[in-house]
Amino acid sequence: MTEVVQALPHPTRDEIRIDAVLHALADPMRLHMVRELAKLGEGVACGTIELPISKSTRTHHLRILRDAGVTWTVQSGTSRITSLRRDDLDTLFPGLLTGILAAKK
Amino acid sequence: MTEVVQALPHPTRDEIRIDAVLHALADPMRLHMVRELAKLGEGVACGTIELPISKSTRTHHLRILRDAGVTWTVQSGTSRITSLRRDDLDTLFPGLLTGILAAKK
DNA sequence: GCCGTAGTACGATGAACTTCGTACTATTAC
DNA sequence: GTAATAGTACGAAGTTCATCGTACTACGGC
Repeated sequence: MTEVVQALPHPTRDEIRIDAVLHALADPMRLHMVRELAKLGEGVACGTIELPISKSTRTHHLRILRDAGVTWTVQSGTSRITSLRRDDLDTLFPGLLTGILAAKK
Repeated sequence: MTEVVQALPHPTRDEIRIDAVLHALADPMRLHMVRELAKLGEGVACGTIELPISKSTRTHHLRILRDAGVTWTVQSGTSRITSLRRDDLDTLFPGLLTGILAAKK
């Protein structure tokens, strides 16, 4: 089967806290990941985004983004597909994501 | 004279970087300060905002907020009056501040 | 002048975080 | 089954950061 999609632990919408979200976004690498996810639109395999860091560091950052409620990740085969939780973030903190993505660079 | 208002070093609008802003907002104490500044509207003496931290730590946080371009501080007598740089932030990152202030707690 | 007030500067300390390498698991392809 | 791929888990190293106390500066009032 190729369609197996397993769930990973995520905070529910009302468990998302602004502190954690801001902390997650405050790292340059993670901010870049979020920008790329926003640009690419739909879900993306973890390794797709180019970054000057090792595999394990990437895993670390993706975990922090997921734990904070910024991203949603599902397992599909050997890959993990990650996407932005746009709806949740826009509902909880309307404008926040837009503002961040509007930044020059 | 009571009207003396001295300038302190601040980044100009186009020197404000999203990385620094997010880093500044990522600390709970600083986030609380920003929330209070937004609630109180206009400029506020540094000591006005109640916080469970020492004087020197407060100075430290205010410096980070100022250096990041989140707040504007002027000296007036023995006090420093701090205010949010709403216009600049709204121009550079439209929605960001609104989103943060909309957060539950 | 003298004292109180508001806040800074500096150095230290301990916690948190980013980063890495290595070892490991799980799935797909041959 | 074997090998390759995608990613995790864990421990270590180095850095950054929040916090504090103390010492200091500057202004205002008496």
